[in-house]
Amino acid sequence: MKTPADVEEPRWLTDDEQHAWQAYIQASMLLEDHLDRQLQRDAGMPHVYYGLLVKLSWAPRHRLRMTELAEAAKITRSRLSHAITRLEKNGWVRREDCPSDKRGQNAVLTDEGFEVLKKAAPGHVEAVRSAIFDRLTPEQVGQFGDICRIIADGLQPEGADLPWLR
Amino acid sequence: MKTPADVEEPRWLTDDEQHAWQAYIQASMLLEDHLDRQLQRDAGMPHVYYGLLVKLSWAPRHRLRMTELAEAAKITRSRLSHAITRLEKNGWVRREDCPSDKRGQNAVLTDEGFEVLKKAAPGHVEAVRSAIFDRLTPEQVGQFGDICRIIADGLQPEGADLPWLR
DNA sequence: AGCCATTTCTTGAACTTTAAACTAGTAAGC
DNA sequence: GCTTACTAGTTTAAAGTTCAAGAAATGGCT
Repeated sequence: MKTPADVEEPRWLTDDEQHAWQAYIQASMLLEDHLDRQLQRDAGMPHVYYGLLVKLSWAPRHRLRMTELAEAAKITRSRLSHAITRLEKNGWVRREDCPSDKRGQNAVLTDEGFEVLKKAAPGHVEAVRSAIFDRLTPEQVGQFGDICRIIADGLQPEGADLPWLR
Repeated sequence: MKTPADVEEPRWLTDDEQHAWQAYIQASMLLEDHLDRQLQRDAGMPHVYYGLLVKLSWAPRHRLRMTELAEAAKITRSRLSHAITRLEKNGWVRREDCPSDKRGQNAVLTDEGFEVLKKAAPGHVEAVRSAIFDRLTPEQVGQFGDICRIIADGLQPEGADLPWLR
């Protein structure tokens, strides 16, 4: 046999794939950097932290269990724990014991946090818009969403909340 | 006047834009996390550091000026400086004075660094492929590349290396 | 009830990143 | 030649992230 299974030549990326991949890396680096600076300047927090406030503002009663928030934001619970500690020091979020499960904690968006969010939102949308959506056709926006969703879904633990399907 | 210029309602994202934006955030979080873990496990370094070795391996004589490498990888010079210090401790890169400019430094990929890279590459390509390219149609790969390039180009200092055009 | 595995969240240390200040060398104007 | 401005790269300290370990509560299972 010329190429035994354990010495198989890897399936390298085609030129198109390689170019797309490099473009993605550059776009994501520049974008994270851009948004982090914008929000650090205008709202005093990095983009991920802003995202946490957004998720909380979308939740009923402006509160979410730590694990739910971590899953929604796609970050580890450890990272979230540190982040909430910091946001709590800013007075933008507070922790609250979960009544039904004594292990649980709710992260609650404070009124002050909500104000900060409302104040920062317009500038942030403008930054996102001018970096991305003002540059894409409506068709491309659709394609972009589809592609990102495929990638995101592929990386989720398939039946994370449906263990019997695994 | 009903809405003075300084109280203009921000141009919020449309539903399509909002969905695409959330999908992007999720995809990029999950992807960075996935690749960081994969490379940390298989090569002992985070994804950005691996990217630096890749750029060096592509450069003539496996070396690049610090500033060029920082620009290629879209990271700050400070970040690069720290990263190279760490990679130098691993013996995968070494610094070399630039002959023509006494301020300058070249980052040089060592033979050992090149070996580490060659050993890690197949696993990494496989990770990228299975997370992204195996899930997209060839058409989508093209769209993805185009869109990312538009975003990346939009965030570059327009004539960074053509100051007379600014 | 008692036991064991699991879940929830936090912690501390190591590591990475950022922002700003700093050193040293180059370049431009006079 | 001297001054001034700029460029290349590093350094420091603070902020953020990861990893592994740990405390506390829950949920079966017997």
